[in-house]
Amino acid sequence: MSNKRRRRLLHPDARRRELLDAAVAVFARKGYRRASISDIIAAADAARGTFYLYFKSKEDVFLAILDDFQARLSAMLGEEAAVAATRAGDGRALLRDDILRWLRFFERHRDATTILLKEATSIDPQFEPALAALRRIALDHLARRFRSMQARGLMRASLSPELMSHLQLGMFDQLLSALVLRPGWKVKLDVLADQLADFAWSGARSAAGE
Amino acid sequence: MSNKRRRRLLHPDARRRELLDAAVAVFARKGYRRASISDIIAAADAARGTFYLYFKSKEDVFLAILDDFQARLSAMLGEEAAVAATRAGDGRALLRDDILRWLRFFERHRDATTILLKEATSIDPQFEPALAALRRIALDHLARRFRSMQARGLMRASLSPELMSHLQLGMFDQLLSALVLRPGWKVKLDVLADQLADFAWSGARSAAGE
Amino acid sequence: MSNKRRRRLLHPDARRRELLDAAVAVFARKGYRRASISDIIAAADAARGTFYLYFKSKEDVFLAILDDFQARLSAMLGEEAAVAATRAGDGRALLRDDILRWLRFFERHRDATTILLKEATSIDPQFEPALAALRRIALDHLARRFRSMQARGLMRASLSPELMSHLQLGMFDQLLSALVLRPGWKVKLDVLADQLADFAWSGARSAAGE
Amino acid sequence: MSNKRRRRLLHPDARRRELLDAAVAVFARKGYRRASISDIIAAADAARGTFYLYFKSKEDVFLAILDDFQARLSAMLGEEAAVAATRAGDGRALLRDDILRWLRFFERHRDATTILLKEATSIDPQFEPALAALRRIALDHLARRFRSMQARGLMRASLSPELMSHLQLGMFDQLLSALVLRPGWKVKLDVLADQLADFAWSGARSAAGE
DNA sequence: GATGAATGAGAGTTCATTCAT
DNA sequence: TATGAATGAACTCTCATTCAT
Repeated sequence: MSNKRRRRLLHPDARRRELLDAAVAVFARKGYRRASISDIIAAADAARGTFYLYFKSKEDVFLAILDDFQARLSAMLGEEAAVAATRAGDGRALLRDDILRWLRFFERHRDATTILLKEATSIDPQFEPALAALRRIALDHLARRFRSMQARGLMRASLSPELMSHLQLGMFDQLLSALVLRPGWKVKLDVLADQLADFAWSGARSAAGE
Repeated sequence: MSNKRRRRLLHPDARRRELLDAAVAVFARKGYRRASISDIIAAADAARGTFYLYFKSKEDVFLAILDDFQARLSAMLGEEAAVAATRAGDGRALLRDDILRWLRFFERHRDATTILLKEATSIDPQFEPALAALRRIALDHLARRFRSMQARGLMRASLSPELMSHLQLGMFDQLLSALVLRPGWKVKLDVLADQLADFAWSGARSAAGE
Repeated sequence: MSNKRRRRLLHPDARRRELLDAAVAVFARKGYRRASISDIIAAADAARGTFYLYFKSKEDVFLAILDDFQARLSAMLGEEAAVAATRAGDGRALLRDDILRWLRFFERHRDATTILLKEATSIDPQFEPALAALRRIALDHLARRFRSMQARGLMRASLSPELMSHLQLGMFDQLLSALVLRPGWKVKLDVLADQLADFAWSGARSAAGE
Repeated sequence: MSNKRRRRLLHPDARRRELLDAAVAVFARKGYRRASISDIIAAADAARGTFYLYFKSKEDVFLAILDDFQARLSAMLGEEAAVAATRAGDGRALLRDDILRWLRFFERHRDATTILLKEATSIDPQFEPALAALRRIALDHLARRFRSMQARGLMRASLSPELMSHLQLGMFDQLLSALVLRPGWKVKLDVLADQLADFAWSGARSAAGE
């Protein structure tokens, strides 16, 4: 008769992680506004009050997700920079490898990426700063990389690195939401990376670089 | 004490337009779920009941907006096809003109475009069909154009038209949401079109086409 | 394209009749509260404002229906009294004839009767007086008849005429709502009248049971 | 200024009962459609949200009330059958006892009975099944009892048990709504039962009238 | 720390009634 | 007289948040 939840004592960090993961899954499926606290606590098998022990509000848990993601993204980008330093050689191959690494990263964090794409255009102004910061990180990275390739004479100087970073980010977004993150969709990421690298390389390289 | 609204008698078509325009503005600013009927009727200076005289529900206005937009978009694409038929000549210049025409179209329908970008990732499953249809129109158009350029030997055959259409749409989305639609932003659309055409042309043209 | 109603000029009495009849049909089908003015004017093919030209309010049209019905009922009862005066003879046969006349009357005014049965228990206190008056007419008539049969030695003096009138009315109500007014139901009214008269006259015990 | 309700913490079962009882009282007084959730929560001294913690919708409480009543009614009928089995003897006295038991039952559940009588003619089609089921229980019981008395030679075989059950139910309804349930009305239930039993058993004709 | 019953502001929707034409 | 667009109070229902246990 009693299907009451038993009191579940957990290490605070573990409990927080459970709630955060549940929130990621729920927001990915329903979007921020359609998702309810009830959805999250049901997914986390926690009591209502417990949620508010770990997060100040619905907004707060969303921001925590963004933080989490930003940390992982930064880590990945740091790694990439380290790799890049060790390798010289064919610009196009380097580009392809980078693209593939990114695609794999986003595929690995499918739900968080879905949330980002869903809410990227900032449905709530309160999230604008956090989302802008994330976008900034990606754009800065892309622009920096483009500039460094320009410096090495690989890319045309006539192209604006800022604009190019936007174009690249746009292509990524679209690829992700249309192909990679579609539930039940299995794309060959390396084929995607090939074609995207082919297009982006030919599109931007300088004549001298040929 | 009495700040009752004066009865504003309007022709049904005019009143419907007012409400639809108000809804577009409100949805663009707040997104579908955060926007309330109260917001819309306040913006349209209409009574609550009046809204429901013209639209069955909140969902209904939203779909009406999509319909409206789809009609305009189709009209624009039809026009473009007509223009393309009359003009031959430099592929890159043609591309640039098309891009510019699209950018101008979206800038002219700034709010509706904002809504589309905001809700494109379909926060509500009920809108999926209508949004998918719109996306389809754009993707089909882009793919068709790419294929016709491939047929004329202008674009590399190794590139998938479907994928290319996604990439182009992605670049557009990003440009629009990051630059064109930012409130208070004044970009030179022709500069944007130049760079985008430059990148897209070099990126995809066949060697033979040089 | 225009499915606008043409201005229909009618004699006021005819227009009022149209609206009243429409209201009877609508109230019978939906009940007073579920029925809307929209339903009524749609059924009467009249404009919204026209309704309020002839009736002060929704309540008003309902009371008008009761008035109408009361007039017809009184007429029928007067007739019955006249008939009764001319005929002497077998009490049971008289009873049967009366019952049959009543059943036919209610069947003829099927919709109005349905309304009465539906709303009889007075969902809105504002209708209590009018409904009570109608009930009174029926109960008084039944009690008066019972008393006159008692006076003629036909009925037991130990039975309260008031109570008997209630019992008879109750049997009528039930028969009407369960059998006679069921849509698509075709009962032989004379069979019903036979059994009801048999029961009411002779009682239910078998001769053997005496 | 702050007339905010104090938080009243209750055991769920107790709270549900409070709400259900309040709903019964409100529906009895106003009828299903006129009654509002505001009425119910005011009567139960609960917050709006609390109501929806225990019932899915307005329709849901109503059905819960019917369920509740049906359970009690079935219990009472079961009891009656048990009693009947133990007692033999005078048919008329048995009938009288049964009638009195029913009258007392309905008087004890005055509000629920009122609701049933008010909504019996099914103002909302959604309730038709539940109401029909209740009516069925009563009619079946009455018909079964009549048949068993016919089998014992107590009742005339020429009378249709189905019809008789309707007549008996009709008399009950009328008695209940006109006499027993009238607020502030105190009737002697045993006198009522006497007369009804007398009528139903022996019929209305006087011995002299034979 | 954990629980879940309780809260009420605010959402979308309906509809009797009014009134300018 | 007839019309139908306009109105807003009142309705049912949702859900982020609180707090007594």
